[in-house]
Amino acid sequence: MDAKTDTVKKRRKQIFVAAVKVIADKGFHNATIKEIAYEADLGKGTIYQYIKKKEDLVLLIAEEGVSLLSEKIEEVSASLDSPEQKLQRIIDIQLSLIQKHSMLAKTMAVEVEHIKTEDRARIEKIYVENFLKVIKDSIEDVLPGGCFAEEDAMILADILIAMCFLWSHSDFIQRHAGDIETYKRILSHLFLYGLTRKEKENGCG
Amino acid sequence: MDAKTDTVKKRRKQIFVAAVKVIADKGFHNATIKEIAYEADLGKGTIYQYIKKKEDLVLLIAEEGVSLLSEKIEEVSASLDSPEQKLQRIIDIQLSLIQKHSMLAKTMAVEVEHIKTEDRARIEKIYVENFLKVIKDSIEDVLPGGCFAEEDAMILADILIAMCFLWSHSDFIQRHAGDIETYKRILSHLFLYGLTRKEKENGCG
Amino acid sequence: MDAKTDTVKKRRKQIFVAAVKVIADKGFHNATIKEIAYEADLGKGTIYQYIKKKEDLVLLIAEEGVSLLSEKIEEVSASLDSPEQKLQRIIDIQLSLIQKHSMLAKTMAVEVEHIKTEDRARIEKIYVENFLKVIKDSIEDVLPGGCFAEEDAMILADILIAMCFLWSHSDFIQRHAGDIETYKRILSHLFLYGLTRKEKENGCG
Amino acid sequence: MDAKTDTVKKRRKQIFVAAVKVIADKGFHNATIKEIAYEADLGKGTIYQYIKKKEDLVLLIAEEGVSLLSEKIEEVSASLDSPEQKLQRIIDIQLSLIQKHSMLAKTMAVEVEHIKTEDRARIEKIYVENFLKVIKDSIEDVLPGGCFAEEDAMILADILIAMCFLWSHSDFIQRHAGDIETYKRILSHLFLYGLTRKEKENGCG
DNA sequence: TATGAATGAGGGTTCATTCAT
DNA sequence: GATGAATGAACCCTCATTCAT
Repeated sequence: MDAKTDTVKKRRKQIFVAAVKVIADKGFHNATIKEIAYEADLGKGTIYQYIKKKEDLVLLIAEEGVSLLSEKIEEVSASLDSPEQKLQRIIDIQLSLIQKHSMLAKTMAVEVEHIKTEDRARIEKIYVENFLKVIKDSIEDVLPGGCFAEEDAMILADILIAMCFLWSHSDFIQRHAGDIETYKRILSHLFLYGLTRKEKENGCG
Repeated sequence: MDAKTDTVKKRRKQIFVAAVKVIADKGFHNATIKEIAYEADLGKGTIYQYIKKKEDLVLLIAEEGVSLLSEKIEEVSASLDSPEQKLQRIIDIQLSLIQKHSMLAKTMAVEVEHIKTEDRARIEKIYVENFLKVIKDSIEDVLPGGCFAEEDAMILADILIAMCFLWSHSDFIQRHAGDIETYKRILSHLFLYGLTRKEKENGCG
Repeated sequence: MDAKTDTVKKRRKQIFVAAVKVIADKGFHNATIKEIAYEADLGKGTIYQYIKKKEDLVLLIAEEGVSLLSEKIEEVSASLDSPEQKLQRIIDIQLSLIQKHSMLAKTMAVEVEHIKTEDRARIEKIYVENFLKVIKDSIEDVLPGGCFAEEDAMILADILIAMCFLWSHSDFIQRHAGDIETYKRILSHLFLYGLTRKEKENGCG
Repeated sequence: MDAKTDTVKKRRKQIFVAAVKVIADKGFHNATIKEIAYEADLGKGTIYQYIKKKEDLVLLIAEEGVSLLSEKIEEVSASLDSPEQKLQRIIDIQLSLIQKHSMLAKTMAVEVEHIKTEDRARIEKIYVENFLKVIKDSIEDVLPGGCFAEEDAMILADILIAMCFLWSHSDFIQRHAGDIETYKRILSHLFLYGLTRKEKENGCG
């Protein structure tokens, strides 16, 4: 609230932005504190006033990333759209955010795996409550009458999120799809109708 | 063919197995040659008679992994099953292999991203020709009359493969699904019918 | 100029002195960074803040050595002494400097050969312009009317310098001569009068 | 004498030749046993049946080198030439041998310095008795009536030898002199008449 | 005798982290 | 609070040497 806290916030932001940039480019292990400090326009020592260990950067990034991604999702879930429209919009928004913060997304997708179990708990809590659960709920709304049981919704949410993040770190996907709009379209169709929906038939095989 | 080549093959296998184990556990960068050597029951120096640089381990792993995964896939594509059955079997086989070689799969899923551009070409070639293309073809067979164009098949194959690998390195998925059979079922349904297929309706929205 | 530069200079000097000492003792390849660091009373890592590669130590030494040796030589060449007196003084001064900085001289004499071609150019330039050329000029002044052509002066300068350095790294010479004054006398006579100058021809100066 | 000894001799020669070649090219420390073995067309292990440690190669080389250089020198000293002619021929022969066995000479000139004190004794004995002393004697014969005392002969012999070897490892000398004949001429003149001998005093021989 | 696979000591180098200024 | 010089643990990799065949 006071001036000191503002500085702290500012510095954390500086470090966060720099870390995302450098880590996205080189990967966590090849990114050096020196370079992150340089990128943040700060001294190496200053970094260590805001984190305790290099690893903490991943936490910082994950936290920030999750909150960034959660941000708009809740709006969608609160809207009055049909379940299918909601799902579509979730895919849209998520991919747009991933596109916009591509380096952050890439860093998260790749490095979050390496967070130590102790530290994961906090991140996971935020992730599940503010993000995964919202998407799960939207998926749940769309399932009735389809081939999936209600308890499949969570896994389907996991899969949906994984597919979205895939865009950020797979060169292959990007090369094969060409642009993100194509990828959006494919994800939506795949999720809503599967590969085999045909005009004249239906049913779950 | 002769005895010498046999030793070479044996050693490479030893190193491969040890590397997969250690790298799956700690990640490439935290895995040390010392530990891999210990795991392989070899001296540190011996490792370097079979690879030139630590990085080569990823190549070794990727190559072996791709060939392992390709192994049974072609059988499927050559079978006389219906397209839908083929796709289902591909998912089955892939996930079973990934389950069986879970550490290899995890290593590949995570570390292949870091292979240097120069070395990627070779791996990619094998991957695309022996694996991706086969799956793409199977997907193509299932698309006609559905919502997807033929040229979407490649991306869909990418996505399918990524979702199979997801099983090996996502704790989340494993926890949420409980067992791999559940995951198999969900993946098959999702790809074949999407979330919304209902008894009485159809069409691509 | 400012405090920072002073530290850098101080550290480089520390490292230079330690490197000369250790390398003179063990030779470049048997000298370890660890020992040089210890001798310099610095941490191993600190060394690498002032050099990029171990090899750079030779450059550091060569540069410093050449400038040290050049120091007094130009004074001589500017003096009003007779050509013969100049040459004598050059030998005097050079041998005295080599004696004084015997470890530096030994290191230079032995290790300069191993400098990579790329880096040699810079050293050679300084060496030739500030040192070799001055001695060559002095030799040139003494040649007219003698057996040598003017264009031999450069080679003779090379030889003279090499013979001075010989003192620093040849145990044999040191044992056979006993003291440096004897060596000075012999070198001077040899260069000025050769082995066969007899009383009746000209006297021995 | 018997077949076994012949093999031993042959192998030692093979190793010697290969070692000289590789070491002259890369220096002792950068030369590897592997490469020397390859160059000798032998297995790495075989090398170790003829030497105990890598360092022994320098001994082998030094021994061989000294005996090679001594070879023709004694003939000269036994001849009936005038002292001046003898000295001239010594320079001629030495430089010719150094030219012919340039790699050996270079290796000796550079690496002999690093031989451990314990091992030096044997080499030095051969060197002094078969080589240095012969040259010293020839020099002694030429001194009477000149500026040098008899006891300077040894140092002068050291210097003469050093000057000859200079040719083999100084790029500078080779570049400045152009060819070895020039260098021969300069050495002879320098040694016999010094830099200042003038026409009117005695002529240049 | 000849071999080269196996080995591990040891060296150069990097970089996270500390701490005096 | 901000800094970056100093540090040394730790890693990759080389290579002399051994030894079973």
